[in-house]
Amino acid sequence: MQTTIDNGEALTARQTEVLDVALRLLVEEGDSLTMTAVARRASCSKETLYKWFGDRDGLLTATVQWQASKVRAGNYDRQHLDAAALRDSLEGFAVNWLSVISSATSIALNRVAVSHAGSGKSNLGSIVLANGRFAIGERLKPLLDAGRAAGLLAFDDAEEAFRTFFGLVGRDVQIRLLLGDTLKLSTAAIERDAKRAVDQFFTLFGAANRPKIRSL
Amino acid sequence: MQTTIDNGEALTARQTEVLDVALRLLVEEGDSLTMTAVARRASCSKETLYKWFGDRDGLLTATVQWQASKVRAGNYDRQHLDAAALRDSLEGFAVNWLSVISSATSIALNRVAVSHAGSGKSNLGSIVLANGRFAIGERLKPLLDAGRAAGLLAFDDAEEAFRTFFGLVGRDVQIRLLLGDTLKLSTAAIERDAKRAVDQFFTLFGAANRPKIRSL
DNA sequence: TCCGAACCGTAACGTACGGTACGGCAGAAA
DNA sequence: TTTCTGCCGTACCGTACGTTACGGTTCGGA
Repeated sequence: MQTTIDNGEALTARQTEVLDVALRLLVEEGDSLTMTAVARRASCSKETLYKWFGDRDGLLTATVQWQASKVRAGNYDRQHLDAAALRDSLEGFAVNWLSVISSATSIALNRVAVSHAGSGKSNLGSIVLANGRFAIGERLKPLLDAGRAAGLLAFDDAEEAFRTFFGLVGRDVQIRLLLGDTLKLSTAAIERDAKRAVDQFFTLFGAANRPKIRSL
Repeated sequence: MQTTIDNGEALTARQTEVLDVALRLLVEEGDSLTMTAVARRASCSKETLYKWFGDRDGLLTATVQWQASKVRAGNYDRQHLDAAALRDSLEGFAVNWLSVISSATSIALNRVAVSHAGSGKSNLGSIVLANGRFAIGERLKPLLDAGRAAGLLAFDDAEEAFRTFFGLVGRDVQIRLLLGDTLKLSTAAIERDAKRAVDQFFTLFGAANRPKIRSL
């Protein structure tokens, strides 16, 4: 993308090992993790940490990007798209997204990214945004477009349709978890929520059985 | 010492003046505001700050509660509830909520609450949650119940219906803003979004005999 | 065998900031 | 006037942590 020299693939095994430690520590202690703690836990010296990642922000940035590179899921592009396939794909997206945002890792990373976005001390916020909200948007919109092309969906703007889908799936989950609400989402609950969200989405944007949806 | 500022309004004018300064500083500098900065900007001594609020967390807590006490809006309870009145009320809620979460004050407060929820060093998260997400839920659910009683809405669980409404209104706005996305919401855009969300909500939860909602 | 690079462990430095102490001042009470 | 109270301004203390420095160890290659 920009700025950083090590764009992600210039990482040795030992370095990713260190980043995994940092990730685990970030989940445990949040933004209050110290360089000393990372070094001790990873059995490496602080000097090495600074040599590899520059400074604390560099370490955090590399950690976030490392996690993002692990999460990147495959795109859903089917050749044969009927109503059932579309529904399956949407439910897959919803399940995946709910699983991600309710995971301890995502919560910890989003928290530190939010705080750094406040202090303006790094661009963790935009990194998380690019690999979270916007990444899923870019992956989902082609599916929505294909659904419209197949006569299964009706909307004017894929971006707007996606934002509504995003709201129907996520609702209040992410903000509650980020603010420390103890909200347990079982896999059963996640699948139930995903189905409900997709049902609602089809009610709003399904093409087959509806009169014209009023455009914005 | 005593724990004065807990919940009641035992705040002198001078104290609220200090809290307003802290609030402004919190918006400007985020969680990195220092006691020294607050004291200097408020023209008071640090000793006074510690005497009044105990410690840094006490000051932040009092600041968040002070802001919450200013935002508390009136409940929407009408005697005469028809479709138009229900729609107006829902749109009012939506406009109000979008205005709040897109305000610089709310963003700053949510950011610091999120970071503290991560460090577990205070209960700012639950305070913000109680005065934000849950407060609006408790104010909106009676309206939804009334709408159902009047035969205008159909749902099983008011909580679930509210959460869907919450998602339709907020969508990705809050998380994007918290992560530093530069997302400008004009009042016109807010009103447009509110109308769209309410339209969609009626599509999902309107009672069987759908009223005419395309009139505007 | 020797050399240098990479890295570990730890000590040390500098600083920022939370928290405390203290002197001075203004105003109310007496 | 004196005295007491509450507060301002500022200097000060202790600590935590980012960052640097350095000695010691391992290991690959000449």
